[in-house]
Amino acid sequence: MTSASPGQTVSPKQRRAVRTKARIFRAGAELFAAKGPAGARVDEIAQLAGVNKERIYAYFGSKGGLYREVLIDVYARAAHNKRLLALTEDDIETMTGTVVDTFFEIHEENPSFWRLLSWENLNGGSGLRAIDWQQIRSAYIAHLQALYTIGQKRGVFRADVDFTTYLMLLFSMTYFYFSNRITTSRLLDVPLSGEAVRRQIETQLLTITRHGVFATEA
Amino acid sequence: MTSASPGQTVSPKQRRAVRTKARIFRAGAELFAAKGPAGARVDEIAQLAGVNKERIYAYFGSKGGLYREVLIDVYARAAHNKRLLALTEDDIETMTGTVVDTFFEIHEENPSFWRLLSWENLNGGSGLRAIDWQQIRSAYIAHLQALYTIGQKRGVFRADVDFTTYLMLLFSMTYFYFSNRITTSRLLDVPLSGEAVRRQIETQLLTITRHGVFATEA
Amino acid sequence: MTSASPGQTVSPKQRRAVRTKARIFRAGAELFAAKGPAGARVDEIAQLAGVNKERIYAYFGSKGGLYREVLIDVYARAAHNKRLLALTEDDIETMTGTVVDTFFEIHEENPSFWRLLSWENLNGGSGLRAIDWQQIRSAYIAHLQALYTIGQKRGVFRADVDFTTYLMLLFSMTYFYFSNRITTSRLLDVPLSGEAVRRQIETQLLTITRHGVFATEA
Amino acid sequence: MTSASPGQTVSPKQRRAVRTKARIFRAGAELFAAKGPAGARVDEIAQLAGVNKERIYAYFGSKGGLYREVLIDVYARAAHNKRLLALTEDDIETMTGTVVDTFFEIHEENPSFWRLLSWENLNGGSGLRAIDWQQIRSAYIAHLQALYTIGQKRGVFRADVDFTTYLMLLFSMTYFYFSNRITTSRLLDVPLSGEAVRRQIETQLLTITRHGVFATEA
DNA sequence: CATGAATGAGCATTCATTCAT
DNA sequence: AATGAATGAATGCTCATTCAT
Repeated sequence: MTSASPGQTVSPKQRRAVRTKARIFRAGAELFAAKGPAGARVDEIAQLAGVNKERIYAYFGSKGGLYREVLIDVYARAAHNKRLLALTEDDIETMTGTVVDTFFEIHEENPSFWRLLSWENLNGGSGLRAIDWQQIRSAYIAHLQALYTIGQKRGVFRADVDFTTYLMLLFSMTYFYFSNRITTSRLLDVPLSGEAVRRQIETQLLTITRHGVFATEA
Repeated sequence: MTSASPGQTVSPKQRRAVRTKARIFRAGAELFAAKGPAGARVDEIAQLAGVNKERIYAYFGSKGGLYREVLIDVYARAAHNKRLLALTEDDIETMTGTVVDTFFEIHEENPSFWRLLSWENLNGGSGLRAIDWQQIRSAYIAHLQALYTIGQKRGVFRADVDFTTYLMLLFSMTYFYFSNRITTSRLLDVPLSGEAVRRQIETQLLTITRHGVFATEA
Repeated sequence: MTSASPGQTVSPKQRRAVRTKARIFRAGAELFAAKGPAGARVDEIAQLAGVNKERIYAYFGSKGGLYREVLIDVYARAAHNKRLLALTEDDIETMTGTVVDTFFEIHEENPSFWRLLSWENLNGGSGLRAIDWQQIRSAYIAHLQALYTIGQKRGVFRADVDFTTYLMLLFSMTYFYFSNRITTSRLLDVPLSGEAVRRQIETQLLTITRHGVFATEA
Repeated sequence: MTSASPGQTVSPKQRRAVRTKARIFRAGAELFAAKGPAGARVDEIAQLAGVNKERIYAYFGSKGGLYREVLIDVYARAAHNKRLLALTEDDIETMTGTVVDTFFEIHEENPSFWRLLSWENLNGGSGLRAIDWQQIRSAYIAHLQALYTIGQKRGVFRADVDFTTYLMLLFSMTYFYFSNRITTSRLLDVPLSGEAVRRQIETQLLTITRHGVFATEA
């Protein structure tokens, strides 16, 4: 507008705007994860972002709008996982271990993940609309499903266990370890945090998943 | 009055008080489960209970006090499970199925359970202090642990899988099904609610837990 | 009523009632002095009295009613001072000292006095009605006024100073010492509490009152 | 805008903010004086100021914060008195009259003064901290003290009366006249308000202060 | 007379959102 | 684009008073 040059010239104003939006986004992601969509305060987000409160409304419409974008981003980041997409038919026999390990990794690298998911589930999924989900639906899921189906046909995976159940089990094991560490640790009176404990649990969970709980399969 | 027994006469005043307190409790349990400790409104609880707001403070001290009592109650109700306590050494081979089934039952009969647990985990377990846990710590857990250990000695359960891991897996499977139904169902684009689906998933989860994911154990 | 005996028989019930009322009165006096008519809480008064809250309403009508009775009592106690009433014409030359000393005494024995007075003045005297004042109006004041007038006629007291001014000065000196100790002590950065300081100040105030501030009366 | 001077331009927004804060301050001063720190209502202050309630918290942090600023202001206004600071060694013989007259003036121009002081004394001085007092401690007090000491050395003022006592007497006379007018007037059954009465009392109080209560100093 | 439960108006404070510059 | 002031609907909690037994 003020600049006469046509094309993709980016004015300093625009550049600053992009930075401002990004800062809001990061602050929002952090605080929504920590305190939930209701507990996070707009003032707090603005302050953490070092930005004027009103900008949140200018860029995201409302607190809920920002929350929505944060949600989509977190889902998307989890969805496009290269390690899982790189699995091939040759990996079918070992894929369970890879998936579990990758899920553990995703949670560890993205500690907000289970928190945002938990809040969504508690709120009945009100944060995202149907439209949003089509964008999100993980690329790797279709890929894993294809491999699993092949595995079933080859007689590797059980025919009497659907892919949905298979994946949900892997989801739940990894998710629960992070999401319910506090209450479970208190209930069992056993420490669950820490790298060593985590690795041990992962190994044992995988053992059950592969071979079942029984010592000998008669 | 109605009772002829001397000594323990209960005045109508006391009876009303007990009812009032119970109504507050029920309303609190419902709303805390639905909206969380932060989202639930004191006015709303009072209105749902059909009770004067001030009574909440008279009986529970504060909103947090009511929340705490609700939490304890829900935990306690889950903790004292007769079906699990009734298991004997003869049931060791089938106990996994019983436990999973019982967990599913607990969640189904007590839909607030996973919600309150989720909120506690999100809030870092601030609702209950260390002291309360001793009361809560499930009686059945010690019982199951004893059976599991016997099972391990008898060569029924794997020696390389701890009871903690074993139980956490059963916890997570059942918990996750309820707590993450919404997001998972949308993510996988598969309906997860409904009696039939639920039973099917339970059966399949048990299959994996017992025999592992592989079709044949070579 | 229940008792058939005529005359002044006092039932145990009545006796208890008298005690209850007295306990409320004492608790009210203490708390009204400490926290004022607005700051004092009915619950607190009842608790301190060890009495059911409702009894306050039964015996005194309202919180304000209790406050009123407490006020009257405190005034009355200050009004009927034997030491001042015992002054005779022979004491005229020394009466100023006696009055000041007595006022100091009254304040010291009745620490609530200035506080209740202060609150009344701040509230515009809403605690007491016109009627009440006739009962209260101190007996000793008329007595002192008579002596002062005689003193003036005898040439002892100045003719150009009214009794009103004379007494108000004695009032203010003693009252202010107690009522404004805190702020004055901070303003002058000088400690004002303590027996020794108090005596010294009393002596010096009397010196001025008797002889004026100047070293020599030329 | 209106000013042509560069640099110090004040935006209309800032101007409005200053006005808003000032309005809150004035309303607070009025209502705190009238009803005390506990009796004054935040809603009422906001309404009287014609301002949104939340602005009080934005500008003063809390009701207590506003009260504190009001207190400091009232003290400060009383502390910096030009007439008293202008007194010189030549005025020593007449300074008592000037001080009393100035104190009467301060009270008359600042009817909130004794009220706020009274509340502070009743509340145990909780409104201000030690730090605040250092700012407040009157400039004129040190000045008067210096003059009084010189007066004592010159043989004008009595050696056996401390400055503290001297000033406290002048404080109390003037303060009491305003603070206890209501109860005293009722107790003595004499009207104390009104310009004429006030002047008469002032004159007579000064007479005593200068020459004592006795008609002749033998 | 005494008691404990109940009531309803009120109170300080917070917060998402909008306005004006 | 950015800022700081302003708004109004809550939000958890208190308290004088009344009711019912």
